[in-house]
Amino acid sequence: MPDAAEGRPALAESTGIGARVTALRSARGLSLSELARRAGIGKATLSGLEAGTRNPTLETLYAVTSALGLPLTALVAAPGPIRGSAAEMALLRVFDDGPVTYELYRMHLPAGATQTSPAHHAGVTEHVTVFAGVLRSGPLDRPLRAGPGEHVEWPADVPHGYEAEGPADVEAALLIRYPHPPSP
Amino acid sequence: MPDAAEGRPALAESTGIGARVTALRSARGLSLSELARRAGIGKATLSGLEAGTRNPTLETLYAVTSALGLPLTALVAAPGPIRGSAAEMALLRVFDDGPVTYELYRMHLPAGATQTSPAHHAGVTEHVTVFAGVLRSGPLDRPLRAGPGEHVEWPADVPHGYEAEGPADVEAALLIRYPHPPSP
DNA sequence: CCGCGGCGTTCCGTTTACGGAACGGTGCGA
DNA sequence: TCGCACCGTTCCGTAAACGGAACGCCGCGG
Repeated sequence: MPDAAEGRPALAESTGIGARVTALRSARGLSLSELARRAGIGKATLSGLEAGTRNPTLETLYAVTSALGLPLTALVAAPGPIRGSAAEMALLRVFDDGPVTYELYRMHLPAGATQTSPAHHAGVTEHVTVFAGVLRSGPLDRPLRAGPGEHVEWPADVPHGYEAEGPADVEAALLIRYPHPPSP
Repeated sequence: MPDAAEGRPALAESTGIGARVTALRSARGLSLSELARRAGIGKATLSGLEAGTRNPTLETLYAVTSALGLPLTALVAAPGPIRGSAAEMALLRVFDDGPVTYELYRMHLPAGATQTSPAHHAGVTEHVTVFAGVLRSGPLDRPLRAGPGEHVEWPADVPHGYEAEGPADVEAALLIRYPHPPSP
């Protein structure tokens, strides 16, 4: 195995989690030693975490956020926009409702832009509510159209696409529904 | 308010992250082996992660979410409400804007309820915008009053409190501003 | 019938994140 | 000036998370 084990990339650094811990800690006027004490972890652990030279475990992250009085979400970066070639989608929430998983996105599509997406797994459906602009979307061979306030849906187990018709950008909410495969 | 040094031993299993990974994976029709392959991690690692018998590192979690095409936030539970003795506050977002950290909460205070909070560090201020009800809040010895649509703020480096005046519950947005101490 | 490929789990040696104890640096009161 | 308390970093032995290679199981095709 190629041992580039010199200056380790340090994932915690690239995600900004280390810097965020430092910010949240100093915002409360806590020293590193004091936070480590309250969190019940070693100073070495917290030092390495903030510096980004370690790869912390979930347990460590929980200990830190608990000591700060915050949920774990406070440490992970806000859901960044996912840039397609044309569309910009930001994941708002994930719901795990028993046998079905939903993912709710906010979609922004510049006027005239077209975005295609490969087929998902069988049974997956997409549901769009348009807030602004006119959206043409659905299976590539049989697209649907929706204006402001309207709602469309289609099976997403075939290649599909999104297109902003007309002169205005499209703002919409996209809900992807993933039914779980039969349990047996 | 986020203060108590109450460190709760939160284990990897109680967070439901394992179950969430299983849900998101099966939602996409992926086998455990397949996801492990795409994520570039061992099957043993993913198996233990989903079963909750391991304490995954940040790197592992990141590899899994990336392979699922999701941000890391998709794995951590939605910010849960923080129950004070009376108030219920849910952290909506954390902003790290250079030398200042902001925490944005949604606050719900039942009619007649009173909630106090110990002093924060010097320089910290709280800003409240009331949506419904009448809120009496601020330093305990010199409280302020705000009705629907109004906004109040006060230095939070002294003990302060919140009280829902009148017959209606209070719904409000609370922004806590933590200026970072001057760099050494 | 047997073989083959894929599944999820378990075993095991290696890697590494962990906390405690050191370290040097700094501010402050005696 | 000296202690002394605390800071954040580094060292180091131990615990455990890691990936690879087994394992047993099942469905399917020859």
